[in-house]
Amino acid sequence: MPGEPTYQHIAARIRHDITTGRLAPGQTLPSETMLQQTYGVARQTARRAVDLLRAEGLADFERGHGIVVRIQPERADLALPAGATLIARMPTPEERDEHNVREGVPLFVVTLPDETVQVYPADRWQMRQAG
Amino acid sequence: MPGEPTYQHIAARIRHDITTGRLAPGQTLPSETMLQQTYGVARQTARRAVDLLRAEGLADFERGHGIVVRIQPERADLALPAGATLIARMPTPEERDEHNVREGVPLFVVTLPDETVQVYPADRWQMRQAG
DNA sequence: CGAGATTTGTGCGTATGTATT
DNA sequence: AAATACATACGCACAAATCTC
Repeated sequence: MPGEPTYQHIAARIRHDITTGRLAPGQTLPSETMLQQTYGVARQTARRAVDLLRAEGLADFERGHGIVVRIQPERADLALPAGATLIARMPTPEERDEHNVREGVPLFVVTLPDETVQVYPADRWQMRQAG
Repeated sequence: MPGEPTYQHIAARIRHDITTGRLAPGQTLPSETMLQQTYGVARQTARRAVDLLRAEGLADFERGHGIVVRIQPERADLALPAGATLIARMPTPEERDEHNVREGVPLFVVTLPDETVQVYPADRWQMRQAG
């Protein structure tokens, strides 16, 4: 088949259902087995589709349970100290474990003037500029 | 085998070589075939290891060529306007295409008081607080 | 310029282990 | 205890892009 790969096509359809609200946060998606049957693909292909959504922070695999639409937490305000710099990047597996963040969630990394580094999961914090 | 999965182990070794500078940005890594032979694993397993690094923004597959250590661009300073909020999240495939960002690169999303939204790839921008 | 080798991209099948229900 | 569902890992085949000669 020319054109878009199968797993991207499947991912796009599920993503659409999530972003339009047809699939609500916390809701269980069709299992890998169901996706296989629905789209007539191998399990690996169905899985790759959901893997894309996971890397975007939209869904999660829950072992023994199924695939669920991720519940997005509230973001608390974060103040950037004078002279500090802030970047965003993806965590290593160790950092994901340490800060309890799921796949597809970036980190805010704040570096203070004295080289001190602070890390904040980007799904629970936001920057707000007083004005 | 109990303990760490094989692909995570392989990824950790390569990641170490990258972060310590033994593998320099722009340098070509061993091909999938070489990784298979080196670690005695299936191609899929070697590939998953590199997939982890790609999701962290450290490496890239280049079709027909090989696997390369990603060159990290310089980050330009970004000023957050008064009353604006900034979040970081992963892009959709469409956004990756539109803003020309690779796998594993988050987006800065700035929302102004009038609801206007601006997007900045997080590998090319950073926030700096005057002081 | 072309032909072949190399290397990644996609897709399928199978087996076994582990966690949850 | 049994069924369900995801996690890891092996194998194979062919397509598409790149590189080398």
